[in-house]
Order: sequence, then structure tokens, then C-alpha cells
Amino acid sequence: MKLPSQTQAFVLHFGEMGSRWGFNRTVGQLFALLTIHPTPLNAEQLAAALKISRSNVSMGLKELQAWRLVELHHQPGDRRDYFTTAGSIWDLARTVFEERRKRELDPTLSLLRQLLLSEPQDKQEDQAQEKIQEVYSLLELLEKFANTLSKLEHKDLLKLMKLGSGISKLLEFRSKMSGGVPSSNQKRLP
Amino acid sequence: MKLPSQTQAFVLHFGEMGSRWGFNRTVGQLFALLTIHPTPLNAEQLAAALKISRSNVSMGLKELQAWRLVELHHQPGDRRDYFTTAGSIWDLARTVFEERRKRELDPTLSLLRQLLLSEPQDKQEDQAQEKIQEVYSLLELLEKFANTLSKLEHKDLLKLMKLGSGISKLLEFRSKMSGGVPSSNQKRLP
DNA sequence: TATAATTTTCAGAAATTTCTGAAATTAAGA
DNA sequence: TCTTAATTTCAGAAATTTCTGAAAATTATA
Repeated sequence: MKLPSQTQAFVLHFGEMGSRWGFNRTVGQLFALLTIHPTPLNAEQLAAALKISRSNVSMGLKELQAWRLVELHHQPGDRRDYFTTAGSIWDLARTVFEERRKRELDPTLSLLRQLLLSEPQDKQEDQAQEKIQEVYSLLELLEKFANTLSKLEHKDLLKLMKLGSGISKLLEFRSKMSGGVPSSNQKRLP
Repeated sequence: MKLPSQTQAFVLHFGEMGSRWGFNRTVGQLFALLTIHPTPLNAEQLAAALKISRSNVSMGLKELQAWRLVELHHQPGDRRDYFTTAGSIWDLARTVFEERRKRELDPTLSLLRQLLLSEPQDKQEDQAQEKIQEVYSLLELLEKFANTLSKLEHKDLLKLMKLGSGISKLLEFRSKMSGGVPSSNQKRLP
């Protein structure tokens, strides 16, 4: 497996960035290679192309499956598993976004919820809990917004992302119409 | 420095999550403690409260300064540096968002831009470059959207995040008005 | 059912990251 | 300027994460 130098650079870079995106170097490289390669690859091919051990590939693929980023293929008369990334580039970005939301937000929301249950015993604890409440409210809203974005149809997501500064005008416009476009989350003013 | 158990749990959790959010345990703990504590703290107090070395605190604070998440204070007649987190919870979230965008997106955009400059030498390279172009377009749009969100006024950001499924209705509405609310990024249909 | 091909698991090796203590540096006050 | 307090730096120790090779488990086919 000899990779074109462009592909090589792409794969190595995704390996480097992997740790910033929530996975390790191998997983980053596997993801990049499976994304850029036009056909499905088996574990042996992946190990050869990335010059890493077969077992490391196995673990990496398992991780990518946990992230829902790869899918299995089979060639007739070949019992080895062949892999590609799951869906279009946009599908993949969406999945990464959702999985990261799960891993980066959910555990904290769960802990903060728990901390907010206990009664503060003194002034100091009361102040702390107030701050915790603030952080909680923010993260909860962020989680809801992330979910909204996740559920948006591709067409709408594109439209939204391309709005640029038009967003604020649209929002302003909306409030002028006072309820003309009802939101599911916000009560209409009396 | 004895911390209330709530605070303790909050701080430890942020330490654990730190690595998922782009910093290490110490930085996560420092950030949490400075956020939840009502008054500015000096390095010695931080080291005592978190039971870590003075030098580790120094490095952690340096890192938090690089993230623009802390600010310095001084007490009259005391030459030690006292620290708090910079601004409100929302300010902090915004800063984390911006800094993460820088660290997680910019290096990749820069590399991909570079890869797109070279001429593909064969079919294989051409296919690869096509994929790179797709990834680049997506990330570029994401970067622009992130910037738009960053620049949004707090009031507008809240409004947007609270829209929920109302977003698609608003977007739909907008296209019906064909240019009624001009966007800076999208050409009006002829 | 036995054999062979493939994949997974996992203990420990290797690599990387984080943390500490000692020394160096900076800066304020005497 | 000298002294002392405070902070920073950094080499190496400690902790953590990643990776490998060998063995075990799984799966298909003869």
C-alpha cells in the first residue's frame, strides 16, 4: 500500500489532530485514510498503509465503530472485513459532532444535576451552588441547541451556516413579528 | 484551604473532563476552582486547595492565560498575584469556544489549503484532492459559522439557542420572503 | 468436526504527557 | 545595591496513554 503524498499528508495530519478531536493518533489516521480512500479497505491493508500493528488496527476500528464512523463491507468470496467511513463528509461531521456532545457535555450535566440536589449547609455552599446552577443552565441550553442543530435537515443546516451576519437580522425580524413564527421553547409574550 | 464537598466534586470533575475539553487535569481543576470561588486566589492558595505543587500551579495558570480565561488582581500591600476567571460564565464559555475553534480547526484548514494548491499527477491523486476539497469546504463553512456565533450579541445568541425546532420554521419563512432579509453571504435568487 | 483464516484480547513495552523539586529569574522593598 | 519574596523554568520522575506481539477466540469452509 503506497499512498500518494497528498493522502499521506492528510492522514498524518489527522493523526496529529486526533487527540484534539477526542481520539488517539491511530484512530485519527484510520479515519482519515478510510475517508479519503475511494474503496473499502481491510485491516491488513490499513496496517500496511499506516505501518502499525494489526492489533492496533483492530482496536482502532473498534473505537471508530463505537463512534459510529465506519461501516462494514464484504467482497464476494473473501471473508475478511472491509471498511469505509459511514456516509458523506457531512454525515461524518454530524456524527463526530453528536458523539463529542455526548462525551464532552453529558457527563458534566449529569454531575451538576446531582450536585444541585443537595441542600447547601452554609453561606459558602450556597454561593457555590449558585455558580453551579449558572454553569448548569448554560450547558443545558448548549446541549439543547446542539441537539437542535443535529436534527436539522441538511438543507436547513446549510442555510443557517451560510446566513452569516444575516442571523441577527433574522432574529430581530422574528421578534418584531411577536409570535408570527412560534418557537417550541419560548412562551409568547402576553 | 478546605473546600466544601460540592466545590470539591465540581473541581475534581472538571479535572477529569479537562482532557476532553483540550486541557490537562491541573488546568481543568484550576479553571473550576477559580470559577466557583467567590474571591481571587493566589498561587499558594491554589496549590494548597488542589494539593499540587507550586510549580504545577504556575504552569497551569500560564496555560489558562494563554486561553484568555483568567485575569490578574492585586490586593493593596500584598505583592502576590491573585487570580479569577475572566468575566461571566457566558464570557468564559465563549472564550473556550473561540480558543477551541482556533486549536481544532485552524491548523487543519491551513494544511488542507496547502494540499489543494498542488496539481494532482494522476487519477488517484485527483480523486484524493476531490475529497480534500469536500472536507475543506465543510470546515471552512464551519469556521465561518463559528465566527458568526462568536460575534453574536449575548441577547441574540440566547434567542437563537432557545429557538429549538423554531429554527427551521424561521429559515423556511426567510426563504419565502425571497430577499426580504438580505444575507451577507448568499446571493438573492434572480 | 477438524482445519485454516481472520479477528479480538490483553499483558507488558514504548511513547507521551503531566507533575515535581531544585535552581534560576524577576521584581519589590530596605 | 542588597535582601527577600514571589514567580518561572526545566530536567527528570511519575503517571497515563498508546501500541505491539503472542495467545485466545471466533468464524467459515473442507
